[in-house]
Amino acid sequence: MSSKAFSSELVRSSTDLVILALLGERPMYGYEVLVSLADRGNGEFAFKQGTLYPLLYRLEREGWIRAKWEQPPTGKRRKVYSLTAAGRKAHKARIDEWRRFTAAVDSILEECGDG
Amino acid sequence: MSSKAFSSELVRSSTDLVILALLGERPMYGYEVLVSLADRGNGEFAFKQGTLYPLLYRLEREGWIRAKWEQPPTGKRRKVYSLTAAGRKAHKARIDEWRRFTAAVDSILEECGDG
DNA sequence: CCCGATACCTTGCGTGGCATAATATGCCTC
DNA sequence: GAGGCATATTATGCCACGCAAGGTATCGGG
Repeated sequence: MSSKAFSSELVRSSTDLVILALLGERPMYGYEVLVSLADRGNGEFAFKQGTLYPLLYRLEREGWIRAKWEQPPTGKRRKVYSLTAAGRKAHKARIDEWRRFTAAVDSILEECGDG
Repeated sequence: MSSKAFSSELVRSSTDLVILALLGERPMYGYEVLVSLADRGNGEFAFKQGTLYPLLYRLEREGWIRAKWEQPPTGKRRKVYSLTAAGRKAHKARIDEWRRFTAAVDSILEECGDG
């Protein structure tokens, strides 16, 4: 039913943005991010675990998100990530860049008659 | 004057698309592509030579573009690239994917309150 | 008590942007 | 005709990152 998965080049271009957007909405743990993404947009964005976890480490290393272990009353313990102040700044910057970029590509497409 | 260059992740996500669009408009030689891109969209798209040429070889290897040596009445000889039939098909497919992808990202941004 | 869902982590490969640089030729100026 | 600048193509190698694949461990339900 759902269409083919996006090429990894496309995915790669917005992983940061998507994760920052999700965590900007509310803190989440890794697995929650996976499920949450699989639920949105026909699951076209479902990250693989091998994509998500290294990505979270990188964002943490950059100081944009912070992890906190959490032991729910029932179930396994989880590593909950939330945006730092720097992360919120980066988030805004990434959104700006995304808008400028898509606008630029679209404008080229139009100039080439592909609008 | 012009804003900061796009991150290489963003650039990479649409190099094929942009080149196919340009050559879909009209055949061009390598250097012409460089200059042409530098002119559009505030030069936000200006490829480096080290990006463009390997890219052209790859597109040619995939059978999407075809090169033809051309000797202008004055000046150096040039390698002029044009779209093949397969290239035109790939072009359309890339545009479709691009639209689906940006729509998906935008929809996630909106759901997260970044609309 | 086993099995599937939950939850986290690691390794290794392939791709591709880009820095860098080598090379070659035509044009302009003096 | 020599030097310098713009034009134009080609080659090499680094590094980041998606993702396939595999590993560990715990919980709840049948």
